[in-house]
Amino acid sequence: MKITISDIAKKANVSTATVSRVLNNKSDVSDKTRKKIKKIIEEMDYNPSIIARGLSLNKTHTIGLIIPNITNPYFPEIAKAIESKAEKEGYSVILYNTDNDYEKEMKILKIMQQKQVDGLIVSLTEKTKDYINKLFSKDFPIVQIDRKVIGLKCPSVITDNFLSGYKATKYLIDHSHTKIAHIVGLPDIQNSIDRLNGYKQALEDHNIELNDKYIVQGDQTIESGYEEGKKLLQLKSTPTAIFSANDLMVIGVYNAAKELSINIPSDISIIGHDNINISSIVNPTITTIDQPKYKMGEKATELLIDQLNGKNNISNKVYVSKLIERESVARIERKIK
Amino acid sequence: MKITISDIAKKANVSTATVSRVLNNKSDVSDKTRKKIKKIIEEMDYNPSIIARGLSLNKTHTIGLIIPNITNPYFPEIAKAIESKAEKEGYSVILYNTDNDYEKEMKILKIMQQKQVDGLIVSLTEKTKDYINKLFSKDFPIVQIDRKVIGLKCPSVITDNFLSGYKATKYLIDHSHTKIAHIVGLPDIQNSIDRLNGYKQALEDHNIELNDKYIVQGDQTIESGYEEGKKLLQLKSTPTAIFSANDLMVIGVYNAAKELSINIPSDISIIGHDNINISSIVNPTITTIDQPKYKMGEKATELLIDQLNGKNNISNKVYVSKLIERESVARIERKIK
DNA sequence: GTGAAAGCGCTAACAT
DNA sequence: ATGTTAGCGCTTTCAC
Repeated sequence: MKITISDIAKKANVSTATVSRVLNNKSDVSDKTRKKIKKIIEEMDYNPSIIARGLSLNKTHTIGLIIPNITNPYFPEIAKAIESKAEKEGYSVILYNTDNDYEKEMKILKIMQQKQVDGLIVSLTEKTKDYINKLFSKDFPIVQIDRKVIGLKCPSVITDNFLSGYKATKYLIDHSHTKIAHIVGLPDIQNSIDRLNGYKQALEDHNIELNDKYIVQGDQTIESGYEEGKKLLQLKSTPTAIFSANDLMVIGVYNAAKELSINIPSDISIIGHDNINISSIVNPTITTIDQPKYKMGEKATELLIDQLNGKNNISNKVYVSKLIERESVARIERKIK
Repeated sequence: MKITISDIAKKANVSTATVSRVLNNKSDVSDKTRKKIKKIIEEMDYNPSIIARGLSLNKTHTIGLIIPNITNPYFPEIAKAIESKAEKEGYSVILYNTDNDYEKEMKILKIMQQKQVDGLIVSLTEKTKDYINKLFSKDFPIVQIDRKVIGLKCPSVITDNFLSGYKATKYLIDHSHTKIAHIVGLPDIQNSIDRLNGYKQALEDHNIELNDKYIVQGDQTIESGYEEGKKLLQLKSTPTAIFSANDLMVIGVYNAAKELSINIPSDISIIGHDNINISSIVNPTITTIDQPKYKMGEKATELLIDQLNGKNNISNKVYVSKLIERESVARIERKIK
């Protein structure tokens, strides 16, 4: 027994058109009937069906958010920001996790179109590039968050990952480290490549030779940090510092170090990336590169809504990350032999 | 230039009715035309509009998830489980955060109705009880997750919080503690009350007298854990163990202890509740009561979908929590005077 | 086995 | 200022 616009119209002795007018705050309705209708709406606790309106207007006021995994501590803050901003602007958000799985990504992308979401905020793998480009060029509003896929034409909101990698490495160098390892992030992701390049550039700029053994491939999980950290810590020529592509892997390194009775930061320093909630909680707290996650979420939503409103000078947004000094990095002590 | 069912119909020289039939796998279509139509659908990359279908069927295949805050580490896993299960069953989920704010809760509830979600999974404050009951009695499918509001008629998925409180406290008692404090969770929430009562019961069953000074009121944040922990640690007669209503507050107590140079667990033991991701990461790792969050999310979705499918023997689900032994609790050493 | 047509709840010309 | 009507894209009864 859902109550509809014509119920209201009948009760008020007007046409549905008039009711629709007051619903949408159109000007050309007499104050008197407007009041009458509003009162009736109130009384009957009438909620117009957004779905019917959507069919008529071809606009649903919902946006889709597609991320790898809400369970990764990096994403909740972004999701919160997006939901919050969207809500303020009158939009709802539908959430989907991809687990970075291509099949899932494609499936979700299809569903999102069927659902008639007005636009999409996405963090996807490279593989979907062509499909996304196709969608985007068909005027389907999309913005990328966190990841910037090279060749993808829709605007993106990211931080300058090259700079982050550079900063992190330089910070280690500034603390007298020269034997600096890097645990690389998810392969095939531009972020990882950029951070790696920043790392390389910093070394080069300070005349530190690149050591292939010091570059290991992680996958951004705690487990992978543990595995790769262990390798690094067991090298014949141990590094004195590590730059990890994210904080989660730092935790893994912590575990490896604990197991090997290696102390952080006195035996080995480590700097992370992302500044997730955990980073300030563990012991030692993690020195890391902060990404303004909340701001990024808000900005992405803003850019998307701009697109929805037909603005066409939409540009990318690149945030500059900030280094957060905490406890996991120490100035190197020259050992007295 | 969205392509619609009539585009397909035209191209196939059939009526939209027939196309609709194959779309929905109805039986009465000749194999030949079925194949022809399927082929055309494929070729044109046609995606039927769920929204139009929704209007016609009065079913949107989306469910609303209303939680306090996705940023609270307790929720992402639940959200993930719900999204995942829902997706398998052909549903999407719209996410909203309430921040436990009543105004927001009501606003979101209204939006959800307008959006024509098929049903709701909610974790709300007591204040919305009457409204939710009204909705539910109007046949709007709802299930509560994590919280069980007394007097709320819709089914809920929770863990037995009384038992959890009892178990946690008993575990401390079993480790020879008698001076046991409790940091209570969010006031006015049944979960908090139940855990508190479990705590009290355990003390009583072991002939330990209740000490009012040992019961302090938290609000489930790290900060509150810090504040209340500090109070507890500075009591003249310090407790030797604390049962904290959640793990986040344990972190706060850790911080307070660090500041006061008190060692955990040798100086004071602490047991938490929830087993969030952080609990196994911090040092010392947190002994805690695990809630099967993923299972709870799946179950809630299941119960909701059962309702959507018209089953009416829907019952509550109460999980029994499990104690996870880790490092934050030590057997008390009788001090040699 | 297939088509015609009404209807889901709303908006937006177009009339008046 | 208000009503009439067509239409958004789909499903479904009722004919044939």
